[in-house]
Amino acid sequence: MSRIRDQKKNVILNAACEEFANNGYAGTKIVDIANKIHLPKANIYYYFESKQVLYRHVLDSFIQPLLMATAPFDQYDHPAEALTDYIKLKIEISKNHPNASKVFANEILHGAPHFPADIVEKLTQQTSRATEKLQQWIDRGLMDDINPLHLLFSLWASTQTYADFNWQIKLHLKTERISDQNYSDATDTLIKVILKGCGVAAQVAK
Amino acid sequence: MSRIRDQKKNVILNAACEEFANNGYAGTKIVDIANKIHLPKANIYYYFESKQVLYRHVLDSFIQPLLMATAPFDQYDHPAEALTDYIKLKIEISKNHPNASKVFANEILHGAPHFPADIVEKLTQQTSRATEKLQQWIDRGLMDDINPLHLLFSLWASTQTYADFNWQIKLHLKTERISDQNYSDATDTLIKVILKGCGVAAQVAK
DNA sequence: CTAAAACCTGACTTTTGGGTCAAGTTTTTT
DNA sequence: AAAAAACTTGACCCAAAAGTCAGGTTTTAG
Repeated sequence: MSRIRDQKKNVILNAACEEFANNGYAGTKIVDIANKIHLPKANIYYYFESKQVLYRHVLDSFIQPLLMATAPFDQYDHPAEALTDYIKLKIEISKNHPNASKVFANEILHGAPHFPADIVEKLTQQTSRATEKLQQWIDRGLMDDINPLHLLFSLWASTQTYADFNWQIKLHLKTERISDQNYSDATDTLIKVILKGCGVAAQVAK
Repeated sequence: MSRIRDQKKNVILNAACEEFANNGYAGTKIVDIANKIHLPKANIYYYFESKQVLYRHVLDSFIQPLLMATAPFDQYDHPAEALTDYIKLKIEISKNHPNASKVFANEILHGAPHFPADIVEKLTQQTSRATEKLQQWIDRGLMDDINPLHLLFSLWASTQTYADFNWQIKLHLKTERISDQNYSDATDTLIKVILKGCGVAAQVAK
């Protein structure tokens, strides 16, 4: 079967993701995507019928990892473990999928004009599940009374910033590339502040 | 003197800010800005010589409030007061300048292609001053040993998210408009978590 | 080996949107 | 009140970028 087709579509998708991440939807030219992988523009159109469709595929490719992130809230029944793993996972995603994350950020920044309704639905459900879990922990006295939704907003923002706003991060870290050490520092700092800030610091080691 | 000119330039600037915020630089059409304020496109060009120049003016209009934000780090010599005021101020900015904030976010997301060098310089200096202050407080035992830079990243992200990603915020808050109460909840939640998370909770009331 | 299917691409068309301009109208100055 | 200055705008131009396609080559199936 068309191994070639799938492989090539993937190459295009990756290049497209990077271009869309760096320039936004309107700012990206199909010709630039094509040049980046040394292909004539018409070849892109052989695999994807339009810019819109290509963009949609890029969006789709990130939904899977995005929906995986809330796993810790289902996996553990204790805030210290769940929050620790959630932060680790989200920073890991920022590290491994910076471009896809940027495309999503762009989308949300502009009011999610290209978001399919079913994805929105899935995301809201996930958020509800997470906030309910947090509220349970609060009710059971396992953590301080922190507004679960606003806590989540803060966690999302603080972790995704390492992908979305990495220009700024690199500027202030005075580095060309955010190193493993940097990501590790970010994770440790966040875990330290959030766990203590939620009143779950002293419980559980690793 | 040309009161009319200044007034009209301002109207255009406001409309431009909103359009650039919602669609990004490349995604914004001069014609849309013009339509929004019921003006023919050519009239925009009478006041601003090009799209680039108009955009630059929008950027400039936000630099002032942006640079004001770090005042609390100079004003106070205690982390509890400074952090509290800083969070309040940053949320206030997100509330009062959501569009300008989005334009900036967009800019940083895409690697700041339109940023003048002197602004970058000012921002890095401000950040240095803030991190130094935080480090002093840590050294003097006034707060826990938290990586100052990563703490700042987290504060920026957590506060700006209410402007930049307000689509998402509104979605999960299930509201058409982020209310004063919502902003207040956000502020309180953040202050609570950050102060306790930095080990400065018990000190100082108001 | 050959025919069909899949793939490739240079050259083209079409659409979009930034920018211009000449011929006005209105406002200000003297 | 008249001349100058400031303002307004419909109609146009043009470059850039999306999208098409005919006629080619390569791969695969039988």
